[in-house]
Amino acid sequence: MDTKEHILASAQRLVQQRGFNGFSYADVAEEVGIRKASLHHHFASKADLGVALIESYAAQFDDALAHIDASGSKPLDKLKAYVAIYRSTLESDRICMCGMLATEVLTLDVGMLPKLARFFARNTEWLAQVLTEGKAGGTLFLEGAAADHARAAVSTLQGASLVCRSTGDLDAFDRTTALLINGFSRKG
Amino acid sequence: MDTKEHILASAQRLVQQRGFNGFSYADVAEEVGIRKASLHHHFASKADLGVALIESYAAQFDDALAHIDASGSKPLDKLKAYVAIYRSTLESDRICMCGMLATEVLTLDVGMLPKLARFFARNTEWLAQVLTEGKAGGTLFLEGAAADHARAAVSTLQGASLVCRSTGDLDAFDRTTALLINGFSRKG
DNA sequence: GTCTATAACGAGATAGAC
DNA sequence: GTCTATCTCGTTATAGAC
Repeated sequence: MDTKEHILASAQRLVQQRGFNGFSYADVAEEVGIRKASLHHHFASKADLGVALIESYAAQFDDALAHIDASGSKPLDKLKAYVAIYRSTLESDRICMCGMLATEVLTLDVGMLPKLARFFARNTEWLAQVLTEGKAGGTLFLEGAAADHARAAVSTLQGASLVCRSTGDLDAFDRTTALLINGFSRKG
Repeated sequence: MDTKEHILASAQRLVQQRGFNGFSYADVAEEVGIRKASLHHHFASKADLGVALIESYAAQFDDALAHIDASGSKPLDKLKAYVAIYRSTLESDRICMCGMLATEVLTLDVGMLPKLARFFARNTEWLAQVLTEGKAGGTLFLEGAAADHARAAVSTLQGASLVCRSTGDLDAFDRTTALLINGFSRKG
């Protein structure tokens, strides 16, 4: 991992744990083991770093989704795998970086906003496809538009992460996601 | 409204829009029309202000829930009224203050944390009671524990607020909450 | 590409007069 | 209860040597 990747990884973790307004170049510099000034060589401004972070994070998410697709799993198992992404994030004391940024949207550089919106659109589209596939195959059950159910599922996962964080109750997250999965597993 | 209440109202709005790490005493002072130093007379530290903000916000929420209870509405209408609280918050370009704080939890003074967790517990308990009432009366339908459904509903509302914020799509929020309400309205 | 040094500004907080 | 003045520290960012 070269320095630029090291910076991105460190900053990403800090955003996921503390928010974009909750970390500084000093935090990153200490973790990476270089001086603050050197960070500016890689990312001239914090806004530039922010844009790069979203791009990098979205690419990681796309990879994860592509990996789920490549597994050839049944739609229900794809859904479970998607939920597992959020759960493992919570386990490492983080939340979705874009969920965090979404709350801070009014304080962010405008250059970050289109990429942020794109992240949620991409997630919803992928999940809608899984749900549509499951409905067509008769293994998942939903009334109404798959896109709406997909958006609602993303919302539930983001919100459950947030609530779980304040209560420190990972078991509550599991019970919420169990209901989510269950809702698609039986005729309703 | 005396000065202390004015400060709380201004700070609350700033937290809901920008986060606890996204506003400063200078922002509040300008809005209230006093100097930064004067703020410290009312709230010695920002952490003290934070604690007072959660207490005040929780009290407002309790009032709103009590008002819904006093309306004598049917459980389904109580659920809709609860959803409407979140919607009107979004309309004024804010999100739930405690949802915002929940994401920033790792940066907050520890004195704020118990009150924050209590807010979510209180919301979940109230909603669980509404769902239980509706189930008993045969007007709402749910499988499994009402507490789990209540927690999931709170998560969905928090998450939908967050997602709506980044996409600026209030209609998407409405479609998500429609699914939520619909899920309790029909046998499943 | 990294460093030292420093600029320029804003943050939370305090002292003491009125 | 509010003010002016100030402190101390942390923030992003830049200049220029190595």
